[in-house]
Amino acid sequence: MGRAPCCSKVGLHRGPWTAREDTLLTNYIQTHGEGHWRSLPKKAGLLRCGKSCRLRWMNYLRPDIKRGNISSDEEDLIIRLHSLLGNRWSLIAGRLPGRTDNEIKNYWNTHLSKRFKNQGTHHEKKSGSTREPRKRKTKNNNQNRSKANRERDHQTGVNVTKTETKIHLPKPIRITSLPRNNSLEYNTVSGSSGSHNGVTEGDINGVVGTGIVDFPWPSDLVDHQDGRDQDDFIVNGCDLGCESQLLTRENMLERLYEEYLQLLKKEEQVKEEEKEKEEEDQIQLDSFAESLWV
DNA sequence: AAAAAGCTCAACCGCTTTCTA
DNA sequence: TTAGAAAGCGGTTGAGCTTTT
Repeated sequence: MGRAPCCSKVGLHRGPWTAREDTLLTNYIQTHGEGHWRSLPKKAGLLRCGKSCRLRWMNYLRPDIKRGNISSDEEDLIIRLHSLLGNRWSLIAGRLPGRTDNEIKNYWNTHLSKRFKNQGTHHEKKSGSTREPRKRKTKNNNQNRSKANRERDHQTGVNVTKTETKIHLPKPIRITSLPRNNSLEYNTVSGSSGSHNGVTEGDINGVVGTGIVDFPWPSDLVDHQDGRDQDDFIVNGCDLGCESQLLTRENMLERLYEEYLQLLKKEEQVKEEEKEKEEEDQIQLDSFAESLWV
């Protein structure tokens, strides 16, 4: 399969985005919506590849992005989700309203991976950024990117408030195939595709999905023949009766909190069961040893 | 005060998955 | 059925900023 030529195309801008580019992209998306990334730059008058535009929008320009410090609750959720999902950043991000996969990935790599590495727990990453700290490079670029971004934020009105909390509808997770060109219909943020590493979307929603509390995903809802759900429904998004659209901020918060509590409860249950089994095994072992002794 | 080391995060790269003709 | 295109994802890079020496 041929690889799509992307930013390697001659004549396309790369590197930090300018305020003008941000404005062009934001304006275009506000008018025409997300999607069609390939053709978007041309239509929007940008000398960028579609991939770059998509990334910029998803990770920085989206109005619903919550920037700033990760709260302890969020951190806790990230840790738990990571222990369940591994480095499935987009799925983890899907459970953290307003957070991007890139942000969570960065946060994990800079804060949490080290912590768990030191603790030697199973949270340690399977691969990837366990690399050695890089040698500092000499500064040969006069651009002050962070400053530029901050200035741009001010100009373009991007939400950079550290403490402001926004309530978002959970991101839809596509269980089955849907036409890509319908992406605008589904309020897709970073989206997600298929299942990887043996973890299905159903598993995930079984853990923390909106309104679905059983874990794992009830087997009678899953068509195991092709690994897809019976009715090709959208979890968290439109289907489920589009009820999410009717949710108030308070309901959303309540739901998220409930899901989180249920996740904790489930984990505790599992731990307890394991403990009980261990004790049982120990008793059997003891009695066996005793019988040998006699 | 200056240099070095460490941290952060936006952006890019390359691969996989999904869709379509 | 298949090849190419499009989209999405996770890993990695690197420049600016902050902290330490």
